[in-house]
Amino acid sequence: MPEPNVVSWTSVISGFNDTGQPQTALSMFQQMHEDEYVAPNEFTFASVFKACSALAESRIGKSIHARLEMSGRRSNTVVSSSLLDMYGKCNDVETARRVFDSMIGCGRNVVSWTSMITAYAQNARGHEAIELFRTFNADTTTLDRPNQFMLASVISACSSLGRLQWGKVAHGVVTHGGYETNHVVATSLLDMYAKCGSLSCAEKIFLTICRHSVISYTSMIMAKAKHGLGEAALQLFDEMVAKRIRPNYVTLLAVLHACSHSGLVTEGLGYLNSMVEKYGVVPDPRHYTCVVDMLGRFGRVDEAYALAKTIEVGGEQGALLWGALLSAGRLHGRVDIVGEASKRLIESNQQVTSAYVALSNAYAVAGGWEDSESLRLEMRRGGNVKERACSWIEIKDSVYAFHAGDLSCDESGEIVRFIKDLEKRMKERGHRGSSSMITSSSVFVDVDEEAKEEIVSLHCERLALAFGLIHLPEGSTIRIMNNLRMCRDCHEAFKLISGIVEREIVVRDVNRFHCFKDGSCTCRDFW
DNA sequence: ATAGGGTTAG
Repeated sequence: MPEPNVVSWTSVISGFNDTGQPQTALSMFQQMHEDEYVAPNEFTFASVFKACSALAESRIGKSIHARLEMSGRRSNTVVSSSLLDMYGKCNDVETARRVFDSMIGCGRNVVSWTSMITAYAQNARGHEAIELFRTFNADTTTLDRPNQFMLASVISACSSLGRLQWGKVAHGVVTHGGYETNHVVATSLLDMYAKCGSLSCAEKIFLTICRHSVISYTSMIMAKAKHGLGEAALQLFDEMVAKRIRPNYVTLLAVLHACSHSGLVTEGLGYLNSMVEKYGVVPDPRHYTCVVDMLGRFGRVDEAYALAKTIEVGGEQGALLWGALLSAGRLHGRVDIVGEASKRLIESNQQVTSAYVALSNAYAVAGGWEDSESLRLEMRRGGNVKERACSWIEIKDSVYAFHAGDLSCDESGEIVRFIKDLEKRMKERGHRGSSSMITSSSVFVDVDEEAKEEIVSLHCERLALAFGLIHLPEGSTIRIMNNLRMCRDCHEAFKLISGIVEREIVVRDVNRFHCFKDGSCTCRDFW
């Protein structure tokens, strides 16, 4: 073209986006910029931000953002959504939120809301994702309803939070909206059930999928692997290969993960060594990390170390590699390995704090108290404070939170007794891990009654409000809900709410819950 | 004529 115009340029940029060449898309934008007679329009900016998202390039993205501000085209909803998505994909959640907040005047739609929810969900901020979903549902200025994109993201947030009840309610919204046949939604549900501990529901979802993809199989293989069913996971992998669905690198990670967590060491090494020729997947540092973890768990720590040394990788992936070796060293009481892994971890400049803590603990276990103490001092001088670890689990209506290293709440000693009993049984069955669950850094303790109550009521409130999805006329109160007939699980979910009924929460919208007034529940059969 | 959002590992 002698004189390409803005449409020609944008078409080319978007073409490179669509064919997985975001780098080239950006360089086309650069070339376009050199032509002083053609200025980018909304379409161009949206495409370019998409390219930056794919590359997670916030440095370039920021400079283009500046250009956008000068162009005066920021008020376009599509452009702003792509901008906010770009910041989210670059892990700059705060800036993404600023863009989102600034959009209040120019019209946010379901895409902008989804982008922000996804930004939270993909950056380990699940509670904020759910919270925003709640706000969206309560928002009276938009007629948009959650669609398959938003629900997939919300379900993924539920998975990362391990909240089965929230996930089930989200499933209800999916059913109600008729999105269950969407493959992405189905996969996110499968993953959610698996991560929230319900392998049977995960499998049910898997069986409803009519056209399987590499992702649905990979998710199910991972689900079985996580639940300790290594053989079944491998069987599913064979089934997938027989169906001529080509495994990708994530599938092989799932397979290695399955081997690692079921003690199938020989099989795991076999997969690692044959994956190129058999499946055409070249092992990358993540696969090696998985195998290092596998060898380490099984006590073949020296082999794990030897393998780790052959992998040249730094940054975040390097930290994961040496972190896996560090766990192995710690599990089998190998101070030498812990020392070596910690050194490399600290060199990797990532997760430095946990490496210091592990090293210090290893010295302490080996009796090197002075080394341990001097390391701790070094940490404090460097301003390294380890974040307190916390786990939680949902049992029936209650959320139980457990904090590392805090025994103060276990007054009756019940939990300690239980763990000791578990350890005894594990030893009887030939468990060879040398470190005790009590004396290692993970001591699991319940929170005290008062705090528990607080947590539970907090979650009730979130559950009720986050999914303000009740089939009632506008202006009703939740109190009226008791007149509804609900299936057991919907009722379970809402039983939690009864504690706060007294506050008479006003139902802001209608038609948003999967339990219908006539008592039929679309999920009843499923659960 | 050209534009934005979702799922799978650790």
